[in-house]
Amino acid sequence: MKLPGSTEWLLHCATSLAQLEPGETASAAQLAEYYDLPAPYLAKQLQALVRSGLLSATTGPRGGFRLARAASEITLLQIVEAVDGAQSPYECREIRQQGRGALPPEECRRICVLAARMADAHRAWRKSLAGVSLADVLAELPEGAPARTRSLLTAITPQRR
Amino acid sequence: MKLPGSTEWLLHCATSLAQLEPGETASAAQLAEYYDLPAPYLAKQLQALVRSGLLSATTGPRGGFRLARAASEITLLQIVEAVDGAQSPYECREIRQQGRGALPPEECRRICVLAARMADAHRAWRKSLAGVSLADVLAELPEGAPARTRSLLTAITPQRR
DNA sequence: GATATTGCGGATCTATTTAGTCCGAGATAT
DNA sequence: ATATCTCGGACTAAATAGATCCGCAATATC
Repeated sequence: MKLPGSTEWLLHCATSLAQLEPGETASAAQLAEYYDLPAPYLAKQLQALVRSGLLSATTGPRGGFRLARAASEITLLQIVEAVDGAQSPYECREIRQQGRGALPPEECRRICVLAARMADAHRAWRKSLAGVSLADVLAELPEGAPARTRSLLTAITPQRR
Repeated sequence: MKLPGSTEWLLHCATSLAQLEPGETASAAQLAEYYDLPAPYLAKQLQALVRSGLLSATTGPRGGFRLARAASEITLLQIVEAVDGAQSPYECREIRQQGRGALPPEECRRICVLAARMADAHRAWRKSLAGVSLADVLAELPEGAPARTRSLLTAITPQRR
């Protein structure tokens, strides 16, 4: 059970975008250099957030990414599931109905007890992440952090390297 | 984020073993045929539970696996982590300290806010699974289930197929 | 209106993990 | 004592995720 390594990238990128002024954007190349990440791969991952409606992207010179809605309306769960999908890590393949010990269909009308408990755990995980928005994260950063992020991020010029 | 398919196998196998009489055992071959699973591969996975101290194995003719302690003292979390490991699905690689936007070390004494929230979610997941024991699972099965499981499972003779 | 910059999607290649198989060491009932 | 049955770990193949590259469409700037 492992989340893609890009999950960390996108959580941090989204946090950075949340610190920009309204209307301001940051390109994939800027974000990549800001965090020292492989630019092409990061760009591909950012697209997943756009497809999920969390970010909006503008093309052309001085284009880039911005949040598609207020930071308080974007949760960590939405970002994680945009990257990794929303499926539960435990997949019930109904082995209780296979083999010599197969249960009769009438006993399988209810969900398997084990699958139910695993689903409970997944629900607890999702609830925890759904309770944290990007605005909550920003509130925990030190005083001058947004200004610092903005100036460092937007100062990265294209064509470097 | 995906758990191995064998997680389901082992949860069900442990549940079956919990239904045996004290001292009774079931071999990997019996369990495999009971659930129609590839026997050698299942045997390999069962060893992980032995290494974790959840099952005890006896070799020789009429040997096999049994629970290493009472069903009420074995939780779903212990089984899942024996199969998949206990590590969190989210791994913080401290990208906040890399690249042009790297934070100064004095601001990184505390854990990254995002890593802390992801750890909270993992803790909620573990707590949910740790709250369910094999005895709890057995309590939800229909009336005659243990007797049925015992008779079907132990009736499987070696050398078949 | 030409150009450079940027996001977007597809095709491709590699590496890691997972799935599955095999054979040998050890223990026990006969 | 022996033959058989068991676990245990080493080994091989398939699947999945990670990562990269290239061409296309769109837009602000010159």
